[in-house]
Amino acid sequence: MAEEDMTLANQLCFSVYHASRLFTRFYQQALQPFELTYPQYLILLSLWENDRQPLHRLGEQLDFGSNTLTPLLRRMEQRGWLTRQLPPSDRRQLIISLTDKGRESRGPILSAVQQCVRQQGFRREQYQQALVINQALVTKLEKMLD
Amino acid sequence: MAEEDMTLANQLCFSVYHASRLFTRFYQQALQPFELTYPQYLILLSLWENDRQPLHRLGEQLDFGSNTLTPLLRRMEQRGWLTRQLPPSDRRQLIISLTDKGRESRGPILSAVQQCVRQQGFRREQYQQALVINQALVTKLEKMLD
DNA sequence: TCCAATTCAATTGCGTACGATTTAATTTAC
DNA sequence: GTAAATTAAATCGTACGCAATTGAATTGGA
Repeated sequence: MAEEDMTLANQLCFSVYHASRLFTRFYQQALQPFELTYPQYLILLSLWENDRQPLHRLGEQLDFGSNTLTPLLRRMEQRGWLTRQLPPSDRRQLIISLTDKGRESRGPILSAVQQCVRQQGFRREQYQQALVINQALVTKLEKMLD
Repeated sequence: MAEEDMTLANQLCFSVYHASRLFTRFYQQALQPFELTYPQYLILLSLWENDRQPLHRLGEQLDFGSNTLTPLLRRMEQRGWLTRQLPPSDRRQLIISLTDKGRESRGPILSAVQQCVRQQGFRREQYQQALVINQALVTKLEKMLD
């Protein structure tokens, strides 16, 4: 890219960064009634797929380190979404499990999010295309950083 | 989307969020020699296009509020990238101007960033396609949020 | 002219992100 | 069997993001 083209508007990094922040705000609207933040919602998504994960596996899923997860999970435990337990078998690992509240909220939370997305008329096609492109971007960037 | 498909991997929001964080880390590598963070680099990109902008216009460009910009710009002033001045004509506006260091660093910083991107073999086509898709996503999300 | 509405930047408080380091538990190599 | 290496979570410090509020400066209408 020529130096003249290095404008804010031409930067892929900025459009992705901007889209990400707008997405977070949009989801925050849907999640507000549940007193959940967006990263907290991502934790729940992962736990709804696989309950009882050790902290480091949650970290692999979401690409978070313990420095981000430890306080995040502590807040979620305080609000009753999950529990944190050291299993006697390996007391280095912290097992994260959903509480009843965490499990039972799946339906209502997913409904709220889906309704919010659908209401705004997201085309399936645009969604899928953007998903594929950005997944490829993630793969590429992961390779670039290792 | 059916409820079974509400997996982390299927979420556009997560792939965009993940890509954004990976981009930030990648750029951070290129910017480290200049002691610049990624958001600080975005400020410079905007000022290189238009010097002497009031704070709120920078905010429009980057979609930041004064709560984010005030401390961000203060740090950049402390490190000698820019100056903050209240013009006598309207003492509500804070005019942000590049210092000599800020202006003169444009070449070296852009070179470092471009080399970093090019070195990793980013294809022009993939870049452009992802740019267009994500710009459309930004437009859509902005409409959804207003 | 004068005061109510508006426009701005700054402040406050909270929750991420993340590099770097520390501390504790377990595994391994000898 | 034990010291070294490894694995894992927690801690520390810094820098965003952003909702909500505050406070100062300006504008505009009666």
